[in-house]
Amino acid sequence: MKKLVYDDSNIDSIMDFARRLESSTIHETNFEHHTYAGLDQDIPESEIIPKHKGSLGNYLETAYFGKENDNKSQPDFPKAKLELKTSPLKALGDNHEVKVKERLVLSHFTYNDLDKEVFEQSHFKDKNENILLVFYEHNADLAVDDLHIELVDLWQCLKEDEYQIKCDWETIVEKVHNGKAHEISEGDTLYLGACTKGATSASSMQVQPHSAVKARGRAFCFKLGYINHIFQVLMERKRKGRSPEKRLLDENEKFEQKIFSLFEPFMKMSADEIAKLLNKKYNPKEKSRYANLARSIVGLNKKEDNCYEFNASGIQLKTIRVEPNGRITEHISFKAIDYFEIIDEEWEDSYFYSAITSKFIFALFKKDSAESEYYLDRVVFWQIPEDDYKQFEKVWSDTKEKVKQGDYQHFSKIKDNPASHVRPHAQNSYKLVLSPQGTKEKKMCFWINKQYIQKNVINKIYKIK
DNA sequence: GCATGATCATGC
DNA sequence: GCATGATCATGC
Repeated sequence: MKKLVYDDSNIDSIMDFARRLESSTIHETNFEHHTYAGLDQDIPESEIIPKHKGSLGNYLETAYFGKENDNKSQPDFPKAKLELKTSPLKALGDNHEVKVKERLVLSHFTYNDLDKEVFEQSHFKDKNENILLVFYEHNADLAVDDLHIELVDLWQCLKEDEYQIKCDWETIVEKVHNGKAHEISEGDTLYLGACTKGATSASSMQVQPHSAVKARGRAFCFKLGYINHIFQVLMERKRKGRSPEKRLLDENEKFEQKIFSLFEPFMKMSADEIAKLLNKKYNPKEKSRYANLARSIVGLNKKEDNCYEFNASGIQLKTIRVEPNGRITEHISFKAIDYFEIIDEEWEDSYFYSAITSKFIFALFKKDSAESEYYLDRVVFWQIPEDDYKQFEKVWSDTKEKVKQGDYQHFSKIKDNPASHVRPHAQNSYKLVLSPQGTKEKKMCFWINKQYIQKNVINKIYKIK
């Protein structure tokens, strides 16, 4: 083996060498790197064809960094405690908005191992504290060395987000301690998720230490919203130099408590009074008037207030009006479906999955009688129970299939599914968008059925039978 | 009262 | 000029 051209015990040295890939392809960076990166033999043809996920990562390890390709549980650069990860990007729409395509799967674990760990000495921390991230444009038709590498950067999740990552890790481990590994879901956590690995078949089920019930095998991941946030943050820092983002939370401050404390001064106030106190105008014709007040309260209504923690967690802040009889009248909407995006997504890497596996904050505006005003009555955190994910998946899959077939007339309706439906969502019905078939179609979005929210959220809060 | 389709004002 | 987070309007 020839000597490596970088110092593999030094993160900066590895990063310097890695950054030569940025805005380029492996091919364009010159094959001579392979030689002086220490690879003795030619790259087998089979390594260049992207047959499976992870092939870019393997190729970088061997061909570019000149390392032995191993699957040890150590980080890829053990002396520097640096892990190499690749993350595919996709570009969408007329403005070619670039987003991360998939959640980032990190280390696998067994429930028995996890049960014995504390965070500070955990395998997760050891392996993923420093990650060399290679973001590349996904393209299934290209050989790995022709893939365009957009950004190469270092993400130190504990330097950036230690408190939340630790909270998430402990939330997952807590379920193992309590013999509830089978109840772990992605909605439990904000940044770090426990995603399922392998099929649901009996053979892929794992034992857990404090219960006889077997649980699906899982791996740690950066949830799609978090890895996408990381990409956007790193791109912004690259554009602007290294000015730190505005954070909502102080160190060791809990997200939920912070949100409650922000809403606290406005509780039981009418929309009018809240607007006055915030020095905002209140237009009763504006349909998102309550939402905009709630967003202002937590500092989300101005671009300069763009909040790191909201972006990183993908938390969904939604306002709901509750009538005097405790009923709600409206369904809950999401952003418009991108017809080009959905046909290329898999459910667990879809942006709708990302939304429904995020936490929800409901700001409830209640009315006590027909004549009185809506006032801010409750602020509650909620997550969709994992058992219900399959209902949302059904609606999503049906929609994906219909879009693929070019059928924009028969999306899932309210009576078709207890949890979700698809309905128009636009400024007006004349604003059409291009479809993958080249036709112009109405903009639609996924909605959560109000009946589902009534039963699972409102009735419980107001103790309605 | 619900299902469905249409649309409002705001911020970027 | 459009995306967004919703509410409004209509017909049954």
